[in-house]
Amino acid sequence: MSCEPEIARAVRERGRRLTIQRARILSALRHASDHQSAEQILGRVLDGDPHAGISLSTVYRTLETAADLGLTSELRGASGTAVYEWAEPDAAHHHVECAACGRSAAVELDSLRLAEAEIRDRAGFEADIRHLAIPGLCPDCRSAGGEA
Amino acid sequence: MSCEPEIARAVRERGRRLTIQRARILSALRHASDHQSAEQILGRVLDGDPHAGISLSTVYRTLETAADLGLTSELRGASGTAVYEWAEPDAAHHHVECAACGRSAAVELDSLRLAEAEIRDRAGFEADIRHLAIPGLCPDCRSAGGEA
DNA sequence: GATGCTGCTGCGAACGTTCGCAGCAGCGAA
DNA sequence: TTCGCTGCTGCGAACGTTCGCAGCAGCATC
Repeated sequence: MSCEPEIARAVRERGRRLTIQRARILSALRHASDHQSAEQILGRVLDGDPHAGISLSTVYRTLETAADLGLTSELRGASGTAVYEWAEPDAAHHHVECAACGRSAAVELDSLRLAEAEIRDRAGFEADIRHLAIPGLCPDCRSAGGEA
Repeated sequence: MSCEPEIARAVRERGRRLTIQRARILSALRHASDHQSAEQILGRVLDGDPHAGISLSTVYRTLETAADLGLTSELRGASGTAVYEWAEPDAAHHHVECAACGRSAAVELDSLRLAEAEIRDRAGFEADIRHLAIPGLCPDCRSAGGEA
């Protein structure tokens, strides 16, 4: 389980080097069930091997590289702290984040395909709306707020 | 021009206090033609009065308060640096930001109304898509990238 | 006007993230 | 297997932003 051939292949295929640090960081994120912050990911790696000697900079750089390769995706919500997740290519991939309690949910939004077309027509930009953190209110906070 | 009655009214109407700092910061943003970062806004205020003695913390706090009041809006693009603009209630208010050169454009996106409904149906969240910074490629960078 | 409550401010420290640098190590070539 | 190129890493500093605190000042009341 230390090598993760899929990860190795994906990294090397595009001319990037597979270092132990990358392998560990990506493997940790891959086996996480949820979004993880950079610090949480580092924690998981060091949990597995306290002597790994991996720095937070490397976690950030690895996650950026992996996002380039399409292996992971980054989400910056209202909290300010970025969180990362393993990119399942076929999963629903927009996120609504509750402004009150911070909880988030993944949704698939077909209407954003229309938005991409609208943007191309009106501004000429080629938009990339694969991952988006949308602020809102979750059902619980909505009813709590409505009653108050 | 030092008082800006509209600003004064908007601030006081909601039980907030009108301080010289707030008046100056909001007035500076209001008369700016473009998005401004917190530092740029502070610069404008200090340009007008180098002895104003306003701190960056106050700029950030004022902009947060003003966003609550609906006077301004905050945009966090890919650059990581937040920019602020005076909120014209009837203006187009989504932003596409070029991932390559950083340029941005405002677009009105009707399809995002649909997205709000979709989110309500599928996740139960009450989304707030009034301002959104969408990553993409501007026409120039798109053709430059296409040729390369 | 003077007074009091409390919301706002400036300061400085802390947060999460990015950057620059010198040295290390992955990977292809010999 | 060894060698060399250069991409990657750890470190520490710096960035933009937020927070905690003690004191100041806006506004309502008298």
